[in-house]
Amino acid sequence: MSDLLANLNPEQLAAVTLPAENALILAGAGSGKTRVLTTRIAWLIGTGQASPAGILAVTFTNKAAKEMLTRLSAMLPMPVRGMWVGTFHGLCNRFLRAHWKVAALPQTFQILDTQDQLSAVKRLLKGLNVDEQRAPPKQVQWFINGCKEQGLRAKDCEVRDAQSRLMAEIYAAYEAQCQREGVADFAELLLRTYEVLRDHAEIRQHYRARFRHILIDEFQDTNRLQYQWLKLLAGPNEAQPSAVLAVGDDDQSIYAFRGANVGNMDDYQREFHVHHLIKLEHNYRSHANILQTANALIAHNARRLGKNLRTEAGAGEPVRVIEQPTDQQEALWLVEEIRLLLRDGYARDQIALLYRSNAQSRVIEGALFNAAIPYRVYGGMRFFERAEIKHALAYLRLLDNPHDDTAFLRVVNFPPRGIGARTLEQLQDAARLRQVPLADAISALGGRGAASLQAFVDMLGRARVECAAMSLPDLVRHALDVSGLLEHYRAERDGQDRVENLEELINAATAFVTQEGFGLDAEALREQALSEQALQNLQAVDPATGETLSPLTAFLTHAALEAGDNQAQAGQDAVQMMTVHAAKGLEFDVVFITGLEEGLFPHENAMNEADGVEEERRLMYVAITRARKRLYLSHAQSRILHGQTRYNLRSRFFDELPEDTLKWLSPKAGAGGFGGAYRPTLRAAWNAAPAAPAVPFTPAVQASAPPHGLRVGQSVFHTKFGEGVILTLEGQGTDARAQVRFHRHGPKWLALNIAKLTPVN
DNA sequence: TCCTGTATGATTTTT
DNA sequence: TCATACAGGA
Repeated sequence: MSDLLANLNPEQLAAVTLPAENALILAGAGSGKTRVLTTRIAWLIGTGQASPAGILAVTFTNKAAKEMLTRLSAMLPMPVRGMWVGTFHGLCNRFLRAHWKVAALPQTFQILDTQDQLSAVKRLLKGLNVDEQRAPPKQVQWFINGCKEQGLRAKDCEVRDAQSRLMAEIYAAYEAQCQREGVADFAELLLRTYEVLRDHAEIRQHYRARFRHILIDEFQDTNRLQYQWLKLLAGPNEAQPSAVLAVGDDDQSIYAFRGANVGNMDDYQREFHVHHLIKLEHNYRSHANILQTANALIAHNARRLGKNLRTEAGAGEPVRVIEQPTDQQEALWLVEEIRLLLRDGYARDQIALLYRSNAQSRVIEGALFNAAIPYRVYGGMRFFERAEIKHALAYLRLLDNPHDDTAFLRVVNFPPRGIGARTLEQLQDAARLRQVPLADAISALGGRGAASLQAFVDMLGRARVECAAMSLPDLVRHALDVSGLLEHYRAERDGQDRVENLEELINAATAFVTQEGFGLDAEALREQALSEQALQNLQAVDPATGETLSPLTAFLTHAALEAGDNQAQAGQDAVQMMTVHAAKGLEFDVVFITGLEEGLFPHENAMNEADGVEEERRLMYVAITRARKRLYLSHAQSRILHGQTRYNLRSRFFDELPEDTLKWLSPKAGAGGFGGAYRPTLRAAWNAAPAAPAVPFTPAVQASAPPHGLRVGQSVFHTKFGEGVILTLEGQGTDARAQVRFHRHGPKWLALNIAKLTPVN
């Protein structure tokens, strides 16, 4: 036990050994948060204060959950596999598989991922005869998920006008459709679990009595529903509440756009009567200059819980800042700088190129490619999201559940078997009329179409029988054969990759069976299932009957819940490229933050949102704190975006950084963000200044001047709108436009060949 | 059924 | 600019 606690700093030690009461740990970037979380669990178990079964630990990503389990298994003498450590969705899935009856779901319910959900919505809208103009599918999906994340069912939706009434009606129809088909989307997993806990006191009591300790990671990212769920489970106002340990960092809250509610941290402190607030401010990652830069930036945010990172590492190198004329030249400069770093002995995978939006990666990729520097871009297609894999999974889903209409429609004519759109429309009409699954509506149809459809369903039926006794990998292979999928891709000219991916799917099935312990014989499974222990060991065992989930259902669940790696090229020794969001939680020796321009970072869309700029600033804070030894910040005067050249002002964030930690590799230009007044003299001075060759590769600092003689940041006068400041200039010749923020009328776009703008001094 | 042209829209993303 | 989605013709 003393081993466990050795090498913890005083704050970490305090957090680990807190009494069994609600606590909030404000864990700064690089402060050893995961270590605290896992050590706390090990300490609770090691001191006999809790049993492994009595602990619930929740994370957001599978990666974090796995990491926690790995560390725990190194710390604890007992197996950790069965512990309730997982993602919100994973744990809710486990819960629903065990309580499927009260949850009113089939035990083999399938999980719809985002794509599946969208196609389900599209199908629904067609069926309801709702014009896609009036209710764009994406918007409907967004609305439904938004409601669910607030804990709202269709009947709870506020109806204000025709549009909101329509949305609520669609939502209601969607609920019915999912229920009929036996499928649940991601948000449904949480909402359904929440409702079961809310409406069934005996179940709630059971889990409350069981989970005396609840630990939550990344608390700042929780949404309303997740918070409500926690409240039900922990019962802060009950006689014997569970002890909750929430770990989070309000400064790293960057997911408000998908429903995360930082306010949960305040609510939590109040509603859970939190006495213990511990700040982990000791950073073990970055040099002092980098931390100071981060601290200074984030200090510009209001309404923080308050926290300042410190380190015992030395000041280290200054933060390097550079301005380049164009995005192209920014990329070339990156390449040169990376060459030098590599020559100095930095490992390729210790160099990260961060950007605000994915579109920015193209130029950089091009430059790296030309320079023959290996790179890896994060955030592409994930394994289980590939079209061929989704097709294969659809066949597997139909074997498991013939009523899964989403899967049915996906593959009924893929590979092509002569079932046209016309036939499918008739089938859907017939099914809708009778309120039955598509497969059951075929008999109502006549003609050639019906025969082809029947052949398809018969094929599935035969396969279902043949597969009954097969092992999971055999079953997958068999499905790929009978469906004709494999053959189809083999015949295709460019199908080689897809064939390989399908082979990989069989491998994944093999690995799944081995890892998950589904290879155990049925009798052993059944015996285990009867004990409470089994409920933990197997993801899905009915506690009443001991009935276990089939390996196929478990595999499909696994595929939906863990979509696999989203790293395109798995080449290890490569420069790492990713969005700032994707970089959260990672760290690198060298970090480049690129494209630091007004409109890009902070992003223009964020400026119109409430607290948008603050979230952008937190994003920048996250980016800065990824760096261990060396940090570069770069921006370009002009950039091609959506095919048009835009002249962007340097990001306002530069003006919020301390001068003494920065080193300008190019002469610092005057004028900063929009907050302060524009200072034309400084800018003029910079334009005249000679380029200082701070690094071997320094392109000329002169941007190609926009032809109309106007500059971003310039004050102008318009006869109708009065005075304003130019925010953006783009386009050329007659297409040239300017975005101007007028003092009295706000920002407006103006065509420069029409609008008369007079420079003001 | 497949192919080709055009329209459209383009932060950030995990489950 | 550029990718993707969908409509319409062969």
